[in-house]
Amino acid sequence: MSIEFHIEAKSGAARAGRLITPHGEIETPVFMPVGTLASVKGVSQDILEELGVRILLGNTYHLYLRPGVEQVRKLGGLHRFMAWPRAILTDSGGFQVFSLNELRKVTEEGVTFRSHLDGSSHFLSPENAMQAQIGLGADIIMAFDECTEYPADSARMRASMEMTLRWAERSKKYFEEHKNEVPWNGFHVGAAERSQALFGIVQGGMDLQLRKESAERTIGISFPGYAIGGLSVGEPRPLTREVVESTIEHLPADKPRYLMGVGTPEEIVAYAKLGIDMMDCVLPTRAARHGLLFTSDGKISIKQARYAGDDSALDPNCGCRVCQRYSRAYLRHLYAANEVLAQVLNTIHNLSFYLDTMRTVRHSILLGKETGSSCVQSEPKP
RNA sequence: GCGCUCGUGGUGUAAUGGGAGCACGUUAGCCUGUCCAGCUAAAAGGUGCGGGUUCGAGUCCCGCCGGGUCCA
Repeated sequence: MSIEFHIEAKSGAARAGRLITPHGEIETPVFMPVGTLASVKGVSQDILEELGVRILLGNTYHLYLRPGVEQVRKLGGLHRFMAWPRAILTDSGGFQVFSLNELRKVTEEGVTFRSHLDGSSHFLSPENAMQAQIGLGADIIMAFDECTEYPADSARMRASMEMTLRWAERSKKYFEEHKNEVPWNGFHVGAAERSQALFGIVQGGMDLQLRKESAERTIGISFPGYAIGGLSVGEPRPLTREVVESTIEHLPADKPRYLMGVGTPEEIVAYAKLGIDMMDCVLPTRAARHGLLFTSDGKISIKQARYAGDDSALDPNCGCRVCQRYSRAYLRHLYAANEVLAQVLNTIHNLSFYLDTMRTVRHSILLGKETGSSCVQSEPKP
């Protein structure tokens, strides 16, 4: 068994669990920082460890283009290459097919696309997406899916969902046939360490009936975990929640549930309460680099002139190394001066805030409390 | 002192005699499986000053003021 998942406590629909991977245990619900190019932009791996990050995201599409899967494989796999001893999940590249849509051509066989780096032509299919992810060696890898665009009509949503299901079967078939191949030349690691788990992805657009069907048929293929994809693609927030809430009901209770690409601090708390176990989002890291910081008192745009003389801590209720040491005035100065340190510190804080938020939710589930987090409010105080 | 040259938003600059634009900066907003130190928007000049030519002048002419520079 490549991974194990144990549920330790429940509170309403929410679960506190433990995900056991070849690279360590992960307490859920968990937020997974995004490190697309084998790097969480702005922060080093030792700081991520210090923050308590147990699992990171990597991206097959980006690593495939640069530095190349073969290069990473020769260097001992993604963990060794990026010097990250804990767990990694790689996204299959399905979402990039969606988000880079001007350059793509989707067929039953797979996707032909042009590199955003140099315009060169490439082909990604369920089979070679699996091959790439086996080569990278993440603990959890994702089926190659098609992220349905929004809005889409019902015919389009169904056709897209059906193709994702066929691609899921092909992904699993290829994975089962090749997962035991020793991928890393010259580096001798145990079979346990290189064993991987392949997760399926539920699609179906915003249609609840299609979501149900997608969930049931994806479960029919059988995966050790299930993701909800195709959300946060431009739809109204209440609709996102409605689809998640509805889809969760059709997912097995004893398998990890991963909601892809979500969300704000308020949203990750809400989804954890609905029974989501894993989430990832670029928001904390990207927003940090753009000067948007999340605090116990709501959002702060640190670039605003009002903070130029503010000597107080960024978030007085936050215990992170940034809030313990630096003032808002200093953080604002660093941002205005375009100092790299601004991105570093802002990212550390936002990740710390997200991780703390999830820890608080987990704690409250273990205590059986209905309310998840006292440190998150929906709006900043006036 | 003679000659030449240049004076345009905060800064740096652009505009065959015909709607004063761009960049940076400033201010605000956005960011949800990262093409992201990204994107959007707003405020900000009536062109050093005064006259003239012209239907029309940042642009041409004259004078003044200020900067640069060559010569002596």
